[in-house]
Amino acid sequence: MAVTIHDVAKRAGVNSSTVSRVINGKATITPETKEKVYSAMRELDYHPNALARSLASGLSGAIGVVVDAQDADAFSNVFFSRSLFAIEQVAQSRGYQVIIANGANSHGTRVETLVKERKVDGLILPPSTVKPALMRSIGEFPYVVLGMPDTLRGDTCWVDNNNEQGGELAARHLLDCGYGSLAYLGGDQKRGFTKRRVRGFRKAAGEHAPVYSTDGTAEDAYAAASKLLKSENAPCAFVCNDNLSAFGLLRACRELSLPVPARVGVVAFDNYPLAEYTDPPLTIVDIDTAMLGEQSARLLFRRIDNRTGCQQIMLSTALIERKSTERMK
Amino acid sequence: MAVTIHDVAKRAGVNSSTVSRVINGKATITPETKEKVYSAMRELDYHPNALARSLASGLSGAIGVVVDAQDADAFSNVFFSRSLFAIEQVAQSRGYQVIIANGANSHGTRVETLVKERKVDGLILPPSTVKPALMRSIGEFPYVVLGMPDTLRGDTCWVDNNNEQGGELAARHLLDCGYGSLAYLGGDQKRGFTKRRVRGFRKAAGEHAPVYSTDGTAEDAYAAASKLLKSENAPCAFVCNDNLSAFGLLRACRELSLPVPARVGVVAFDNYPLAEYTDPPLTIVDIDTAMLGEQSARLLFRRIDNRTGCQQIMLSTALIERKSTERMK
DNA sequence: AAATACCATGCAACCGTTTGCATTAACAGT
DNA sequence: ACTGTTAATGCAAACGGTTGCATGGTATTT
Repeated sequence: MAVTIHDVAKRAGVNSSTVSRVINGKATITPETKEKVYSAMRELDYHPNALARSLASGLSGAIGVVVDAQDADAFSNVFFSRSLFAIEQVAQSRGYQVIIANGANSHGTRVETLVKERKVDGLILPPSTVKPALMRSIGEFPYVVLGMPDTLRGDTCWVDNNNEQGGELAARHLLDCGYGSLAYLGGDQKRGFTKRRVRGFRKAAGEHAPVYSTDGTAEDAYAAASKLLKSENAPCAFVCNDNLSAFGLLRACRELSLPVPARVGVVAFDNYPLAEYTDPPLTIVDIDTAMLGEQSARLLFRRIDNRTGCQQIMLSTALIERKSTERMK
Repeated sequence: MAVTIHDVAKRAGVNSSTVSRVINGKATITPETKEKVYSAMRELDYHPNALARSLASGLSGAIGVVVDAQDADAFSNVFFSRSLFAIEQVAQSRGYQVIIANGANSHGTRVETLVKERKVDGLILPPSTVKPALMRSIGEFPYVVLGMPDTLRGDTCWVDNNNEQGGELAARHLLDCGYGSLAYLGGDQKRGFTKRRVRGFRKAAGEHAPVYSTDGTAEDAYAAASKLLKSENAPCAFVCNDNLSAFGLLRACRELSLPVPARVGVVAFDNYPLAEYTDPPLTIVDIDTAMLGEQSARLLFRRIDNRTGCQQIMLSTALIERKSTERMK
């Protein structure tokens, strides 16, 4: 019922293989023949069947982006969606589809299925999925990790922002502004990226600069900050592990009537769309999530094209100065 | 190289069609035969080739979720990602993949390609893509619009929250609290959902209740609110078209030392993760985006299974009372 | 002019499933 | 014991492309 390559071939008076070659541009074809084929295609409104194409070529024409979200909010996290947008753009420019897969619940079987059933030609994985068992199972299959895996191996391809540099950048900025004692607020110390941010933070703030972990909610950061700010030697400035922690901190400052940035300085990681609209607007260690997505997709396609080579890409972070910090005279 | 259904068949001592039937469970098979096939599959670590399956069955095993985003932020909008999460869950439970496609740039050709090249078995579309030309082109192909299309036709399948009811709910709540004069802030009056929200708002607040449109940024809402609040007969309470507008409004109130909720009441549409952490936390007309996603996916699969029938689903919104409104004595 | 090279196209096998129809065997009904 | 059903499985033709090899023809070389 649908028009096939054979219908086009018949109409153009050529063989279907010729039509195929015209479509794929993989051989020398006379201009006249080309023209005949093109007009036949146009006249019949022909669209190649991607399914048949995939079977014959052995390529699915899709890449998979795996997410590891328990709940909708982790999924909707800006980091993920901005990267996804960029990934989709790169894929689109190559004629590839992007399949998203939430693989949290099943121990990697979701990912394995994608690979083994040939539903994708490559994968972009979150660091949490990078486990020896899975890696062994997918073998040479092209994949790129979006984020630095906790267990580093030389043969793993990944793209990440430089969290250590970011932590250092934030602390140094606060120091340059003239804030005295610094503290790090928020985050789970078991997560690799938090550890790296803290490491950078301490590089500038001193090896014994205090670090206060939270459960990741603004509520918890608020509680921790309130307690802290009331204490004897309260820190003058904070590097927050994320925007939510900064929100909690800001609230605590407001309630204790500690003006930001005059009395307390705040720098936070991640650039939520709303970070500009807090009171005061947050100074931010910006992570170029779009670039992260773009680079990971490009790297993945490089691996798909040519299975050799493995790279790690690290992107620097940048400071966006807003109103939650100020240079003191 | 990869193990095929024939390898399994040979090992189990049966015909490949039998293996196929075992896999798909579409015929009566002796328990012994079944067992033989299963163990052969296990021993060979067989995974059916989804590509071949698709070709033979004519089903791609994927649905497409189309986005209409110019830039990364529209893409990362919570509405979209929470729905996407839910859609993915439903699809996963049916063994389907979810393909995301950003179709803004090309006048529907992206969507057409997905359909014509048989890359998806169904589509979830944003209202903006619903144009006669596209609809004609994809014909009977199963799709569901996530959001009420501006041009309503009886044969279009859609799922949306009840914006009119939400607008009314918000206004009525403010009235119940005892706020005097109401105004609507933010949004583009050309967008259908804004119009519907306003219509509901006016149903409760009165046909001539003022409406102030903005370009959608918090900045613009801030400017509009500042000017408005300084004027003679400033409104006592606002229904904001979105969280960003509410942010701008809150800032204006803060600067003018108008306490919220004592002097000014604020209700906003959409429940951003950060709306809980503003100062004061926002009273919200909550839109169950996850449910929206789930319903649209379920409806889509119903259409894929059985091409007849077309439905419209409208979900009620709910009010989440927080601290930006209060009942006055 | 004959030999050589190469270009454009056709032929047919193959990619790994699904599925309608044919076949066989077993079993029930008379 | 013989035929009519039915249940389980096999056979082979699709599904709609891609691609290695063969072929015929034209252009280039000697």
